[in-house]
Amino acid sequence: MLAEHRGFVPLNRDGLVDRVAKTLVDAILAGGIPPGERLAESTIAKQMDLSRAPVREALRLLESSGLVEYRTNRGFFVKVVSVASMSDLYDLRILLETAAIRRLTEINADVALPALRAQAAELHRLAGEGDDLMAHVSADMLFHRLICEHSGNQRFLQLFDQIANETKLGLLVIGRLYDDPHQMAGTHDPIVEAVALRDANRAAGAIDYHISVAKEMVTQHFHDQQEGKPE
Amino acid sequence: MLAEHRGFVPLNRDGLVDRVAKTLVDAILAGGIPPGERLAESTIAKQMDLSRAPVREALRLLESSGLVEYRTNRGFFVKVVSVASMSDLYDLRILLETAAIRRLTEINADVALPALRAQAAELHRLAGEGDDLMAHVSADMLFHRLICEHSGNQRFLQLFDQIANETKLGLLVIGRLYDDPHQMAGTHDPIVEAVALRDANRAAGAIDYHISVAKEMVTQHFHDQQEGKPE
DNA sequence: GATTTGTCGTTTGTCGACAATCTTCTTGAC
DNA sequence: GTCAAGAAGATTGTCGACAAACGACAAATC
Repeated sequence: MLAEHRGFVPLNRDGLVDRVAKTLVDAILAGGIPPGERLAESTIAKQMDLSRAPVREALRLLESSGLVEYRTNRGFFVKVVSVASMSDLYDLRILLETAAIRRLTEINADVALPALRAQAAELHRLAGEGDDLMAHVSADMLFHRLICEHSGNQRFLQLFDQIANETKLGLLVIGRLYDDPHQMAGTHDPIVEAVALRDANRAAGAIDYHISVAKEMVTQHFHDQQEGKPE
Repeated sequence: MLAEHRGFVPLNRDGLVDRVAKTLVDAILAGGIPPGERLAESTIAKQMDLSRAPVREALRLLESSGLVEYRTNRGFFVKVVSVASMSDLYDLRILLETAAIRRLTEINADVALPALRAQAAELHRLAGEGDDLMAHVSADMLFHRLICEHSGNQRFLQLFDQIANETKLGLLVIGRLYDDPHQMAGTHDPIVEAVALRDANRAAGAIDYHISVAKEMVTQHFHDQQEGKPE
């Protein structure tokens, strides 16, 4: 077998479309492309020095992850995030993640607990490290993803990944709102503790509270923003 | 190959992609294209008398609705449904629809109730009418969709629509299992009653039971099928 | 005889061009 | 000055062609 020739990781050859998609996602999440802005295929294609076909497919991908909106014969636009859409998103996350951590606690705590502990520790480590917001957000995302991953229901994880980018948008906002990164990191600990106690109800309550607080901050932020600049 | 599955009729020129997608969905749901089968772009394009571009986009759409799987440089394949994936799907549905009907009962019962009543009546009407399986399934789907639609959370509806086609696949199986269509229609009544009483817990319990029964039948069916013909 | 290597046909990946459609700007009437 | 109709420009929709990658089978090697 070729696998015996130690350490040859399959070359990441699945390519262009994914790369284009990633570039666009990064740009949107970084705020480089304002909400509502048109994403003209030919413009992007020209900038990236390729044809419209792969760009178009990348945009279709972004559409299914909710960052971009498509209108027939009119093209793609960066989706405008409203207070309502963020509120709905966080309600869905509460629904999903409380159910996920319930199942995790009941049927998979032994395997999941070390992973959760490690990731919680990583969050604290990052908090002490510095203030690379994107790193914090990615670590937080990974924590929540772990919960869905170990829920025993593949579709929970699939759904989480589907809303991951929009979630990230919320987290970026929250990150900016937290003065103390340690405080943010600390909010995960009660969840881990509840899982350690094999107390599903408590775990569900803890993550419900955790996400609800986040929801409050995010909706508040977008509410102010919408009020602030209605020109 | 595909030509044997179904004679595709040439299409009109408006909303081409959606039309192609719908044609393919119908073919897959009707069982005309077996799971695991390759969906070659050029073959489909030739049969529908158009170029590969719209076919490709249609397939990408189907991918996000879970009926089709894409592998880079290898193309699209009809997804094979396993017992596990169906079980996971129904667990997600239970989670989604119990939450949806809770919200509906609490904040939107007045508006939703007449719609639910009408759709339940329609189910009974169809049961008396004849045995057009597809019509029954569509009507049942619409009932469940109404619940998400009136939940007050747009994302609930969006998620429902996303898993609608796979759900339909399950319902088609169940439809064949129910001897008496009236029995199937009747299982919706307790849900409507609970909403009428404004009893959210009871409504949630009723739909939980309703979907759980369905889950049992579907997983049983796919289980037997997998055992029955393992070549 | 089994494993590797080379070749070929098929299918996907990307491209540039043209047609259909939407948007904007101009023009003209009131 | 306002509004409508239409022309001009820009953008998406679809197409056919070619390049790259894959899978299967034949040929070569040990």
